Amino acid sequence: MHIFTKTNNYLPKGVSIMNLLIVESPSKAKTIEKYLGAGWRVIASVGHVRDLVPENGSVDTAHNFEMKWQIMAGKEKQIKLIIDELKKADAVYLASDPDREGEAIAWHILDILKAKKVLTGKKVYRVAFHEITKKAVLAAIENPREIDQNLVDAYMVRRALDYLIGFGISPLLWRRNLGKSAGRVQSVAVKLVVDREREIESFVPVEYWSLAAACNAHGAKFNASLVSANGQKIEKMTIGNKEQMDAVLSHVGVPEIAATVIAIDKKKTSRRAAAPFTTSTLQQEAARKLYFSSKRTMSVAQKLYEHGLITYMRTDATNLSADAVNDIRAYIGRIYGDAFVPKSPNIYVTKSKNAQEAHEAIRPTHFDDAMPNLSGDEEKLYNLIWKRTIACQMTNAEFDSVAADIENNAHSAIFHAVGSTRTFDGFMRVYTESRDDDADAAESKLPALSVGDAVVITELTPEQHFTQPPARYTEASLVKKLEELGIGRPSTYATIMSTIVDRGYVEQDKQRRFHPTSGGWVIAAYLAKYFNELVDVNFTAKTEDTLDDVSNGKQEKVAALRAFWTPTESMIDGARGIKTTEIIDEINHVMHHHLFPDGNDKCPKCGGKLGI
DNA sequence: GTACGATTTAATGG
DNA sequence: AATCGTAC
Repeated sequence: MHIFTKTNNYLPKGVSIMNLLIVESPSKAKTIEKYLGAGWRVIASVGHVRDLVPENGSVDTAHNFEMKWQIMAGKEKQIKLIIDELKKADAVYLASDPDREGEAIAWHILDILKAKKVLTGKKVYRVAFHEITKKAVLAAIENPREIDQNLVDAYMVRRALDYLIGFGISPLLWRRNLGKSAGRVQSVAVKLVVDREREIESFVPVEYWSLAAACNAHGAKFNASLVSANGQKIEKMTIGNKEQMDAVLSHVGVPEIAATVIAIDKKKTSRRAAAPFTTSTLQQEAARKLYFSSKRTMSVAQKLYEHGLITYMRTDATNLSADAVNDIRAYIGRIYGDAFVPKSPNIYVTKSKNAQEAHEAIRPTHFDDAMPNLSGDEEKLYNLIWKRTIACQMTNAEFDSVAADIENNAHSAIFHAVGSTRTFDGFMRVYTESRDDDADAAESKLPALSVGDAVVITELTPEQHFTQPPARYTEASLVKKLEELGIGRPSTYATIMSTIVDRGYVEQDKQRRFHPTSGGWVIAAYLAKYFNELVDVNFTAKTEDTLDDVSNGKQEKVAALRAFWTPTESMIDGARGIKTTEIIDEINHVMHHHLFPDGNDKCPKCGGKLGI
């Protein structure tokens, strides 16, 4: 097969040379076909077209990890379309996405075309563009390259590894009836939920007390909290019970208490807008603001994308095209005024751990005033994306913050009061990101205070608190955690959530927070005992390093797979040889009270409840 | 009614 | 060393 590195012109005027260009998404194909015009046919592969045969032996571990591929269900149609059009064409441009999976799609298509022997006399080019503009597409066509075999090899390592883990471990679970499936991604997701539940169970709440003071100065009311009593610094956990609170109160006095401002600290602070949406942050924010599930968010986003209203919704990048930034800045200036347009565009660095950056951030495609006519869900999500995108290119919000120390005139207690006033809206005029902890520092006003001012403490409110266990994961916070760990991809976050529910490992309560089921406890305990390395959160990170090495040609594919498979195979063999009774003992020992909450049997080892 | 074969991974796309 | 669905 010959891949030429030099193309003939992309649109020879009046000459009907036919060029075929293949992309992944049909709606992208439609757009690009318009850009290229006569002489070009643009066809979508509609994602991957070929995959491992879903049966045992598709990765031959005994023979250099040779892989058995098959055309995916329903994709024969696309292949036939590509071949039919190719027959009429002189050249084919493989323009799948510029990332690892996209390179693999190009390779698979080329491999299929070679096998079908339909490339005789045809030129083949690999082209890549990062945005769907006429300029970018034409530039890509002018600068074709060959398929990057290192990147394809990295894909194959990733693909083989996922298969070997999933198809290696799952059958062990069926035999013992411990679960339906295991995998590099889903099993870590389950582990995270189980680990969190264990943290919650072992959490011992600690009592602490706070003392709030209602204050009055110059006829204005405000609140302060105790930070020092009888010369002792009072921190969050200092007052541990009612007796200690009473002791402290004896030093503070009984309202009304005469006091004085002894220190003032004034500061100007500012707050930056959040980065534009990625798949993960869109799912998080749509959950917090609209109460959408990950699945619902993605299916609504899909519709907006198909309507041509937003850019691609499966992305891990936060960058915006230069054209979009210009349009957004013009819009902000027109609607909100120049004070809301930063001197230079705000730039957001993509911080996702293994971002592939094949796409832009999720943003509206155009920025005129006309609001499209949309269904309820579509309108809500589009509005959210609209506001977030506009806000991300607006100036900072500015605040004046004041902190005051107030001492009682008996010099035995000091209170601290804080106030914050927004002096310039900036991006907050349009949009503010929600937070998971609703400790969202609400604006609080203080009257104008100076050192020496008289203050009257009119009321003291002692309050009992207990430290709180960490919160159970929601879909949004679990997706966020997985992304931080570099586990899973934008295209899979929503399906990971359904997989762990469908497999019966976790369930969602009324507030849609994840709890492990007894099956979830079992599988987590089993995997932690016999496959700990594979479900360790660092495993995927290490794997990504290996994949990077393969992409860069620093490590060879077969060597990388062998390094992974040798220990994994012995783990699988080891687990296969373990007697069921041993597994039951192990799981019972770790998990007895979750497995058999209503059982009566006592575990001989620890006196806990025992089942089976 | 019994025997037997399939079950399973993650990541593209809609 | 389980369970479910399908073929016989």
